[in-house]
Amino acid sequence: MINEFKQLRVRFAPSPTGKLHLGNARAALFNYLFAKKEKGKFILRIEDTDLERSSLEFEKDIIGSLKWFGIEWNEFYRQSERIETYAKYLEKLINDGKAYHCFCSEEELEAKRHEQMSGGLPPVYSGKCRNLSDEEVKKNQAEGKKSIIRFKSPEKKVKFRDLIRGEVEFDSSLIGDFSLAKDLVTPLYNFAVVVDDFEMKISHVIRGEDHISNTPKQILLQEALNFSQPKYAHLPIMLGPDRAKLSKRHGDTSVSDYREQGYLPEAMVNFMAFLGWNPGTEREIYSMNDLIKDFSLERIQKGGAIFDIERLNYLNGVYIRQKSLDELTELCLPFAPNAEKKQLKKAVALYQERLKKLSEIAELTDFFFKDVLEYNKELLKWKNMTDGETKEILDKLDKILCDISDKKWTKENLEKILMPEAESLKDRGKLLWPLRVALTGKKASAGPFEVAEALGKEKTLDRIKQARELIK
RNA sequence: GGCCCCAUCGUCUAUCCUGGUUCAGGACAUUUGGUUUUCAUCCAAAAGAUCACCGGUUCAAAUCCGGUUGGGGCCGCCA
Repeated sequence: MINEFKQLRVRFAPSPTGKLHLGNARAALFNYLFAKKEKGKFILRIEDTDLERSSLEFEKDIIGSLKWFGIEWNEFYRQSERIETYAKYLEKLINDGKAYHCFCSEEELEAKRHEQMSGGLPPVYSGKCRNLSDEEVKKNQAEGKKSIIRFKSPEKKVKFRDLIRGEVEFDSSLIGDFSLAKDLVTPLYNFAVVVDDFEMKISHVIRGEDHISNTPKQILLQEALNFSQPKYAHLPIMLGPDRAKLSKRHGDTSVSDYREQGYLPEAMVNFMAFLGWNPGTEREIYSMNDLIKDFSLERIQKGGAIFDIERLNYLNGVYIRQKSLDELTELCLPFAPNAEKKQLKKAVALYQERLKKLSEIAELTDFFFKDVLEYNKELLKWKNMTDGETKEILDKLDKILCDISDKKWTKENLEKILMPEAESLKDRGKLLWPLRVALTGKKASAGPFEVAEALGKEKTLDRIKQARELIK
């Protein structure tokens, strides 16, 4: 009965109660890598049994984010569309005497839990309704008393071998009679998961470590239902800088947040994969296909890993630099809505190697799309230059550049003409710095020759004129 | 509080399974220098971990065992 699976099948089972979280995204990635590596199937299952909290909007976000990463699924399910299946097994469990109706109120239960915890006892359901007779159940139901369905948990040690952690053991008496469903048509998490994993013939359950204490419950249910047992692999958790589970108070946690900031999916995939996994070599730049080739569950780390944005930024820069100019321009378009494509392409060309996030393109290259630049005139001065010297340089620049024809207005030519002038000043910054600032209005930017070329003669001369007027 | 999991540079990690090759290797971040002005890129270098602690096994331990401490996760009619 155990692990008789013909085919390797894994699943990613998010619940659409929020946008796709980074931690979940990584679980999806690991499942996907494993499935691809082992030529198995990857199943996407939307766990939307909690109708109150689930929404189609979040489902769309999750699906969109997965697609953005390039994660594709072979089969798709929604738990809300499988209610009859759960009802079938639920009835079986009740008829077999393995599950029962519990009429305890939520308030009563919560009070009991608190009492147990403060008394140093494990918070376990008392079993009050466990042995209600059929008559009592019928009577309660006739009176309209609300109930839920609980599992009659057998007392035993539950052991399983986790593919990442090895043997793990729980004592079921500490788990107690956990809940299975609110009613016949409203299954709850642990129950729905077990039914689906079985029906969908899931061979490996790969999920976050936060589910490790759900595993014994699910195994108990599998045993009660005579289901085969999948293999388990519990991934280390993704941590915030304070080493607590990554959550909203740490800042952005959803994939779409990062997408909107201009992170590339290639960088995110590479980054997430290396949070808790590594190939055992010194290579660190990995595409999805490379990851698929080298992935193995054995090399997954046991300890949680802190989400380090600096490293993500670095990787994002790496992938931005790898893009072709056309591709990168296309990617930048949404981040510079006012720019026309041809102009933007010129700007992107100049700033590709300086970009860490696509969103930075707007601020970095804003001078391209403005007619008048705003900056402090002091910025025009290199080291301890005076107003007079600066003015002189600007005049000189104006004069030289005026004589260069449009046809010869290229980066190479400008450099050929201006460099000797700069050299003759002994300190090239005296000429190059004011020129660059006049053109960009910034203390940091691309070089003056390439900027001048991209701006064109007319605009360049206009900016030098503007700079000159600033000084008087 | 109970149960479970984890523990190598600030961060991600290699070495650990199959003890000696390691006064522990790489990457990010940091600092410094170089690359025809700035920033970035690129290159080079520096600094950074008595392998959490204590004990045991052994000729020999980051590597095996036990304990301690620390951190984390879970304890819902959420998933």
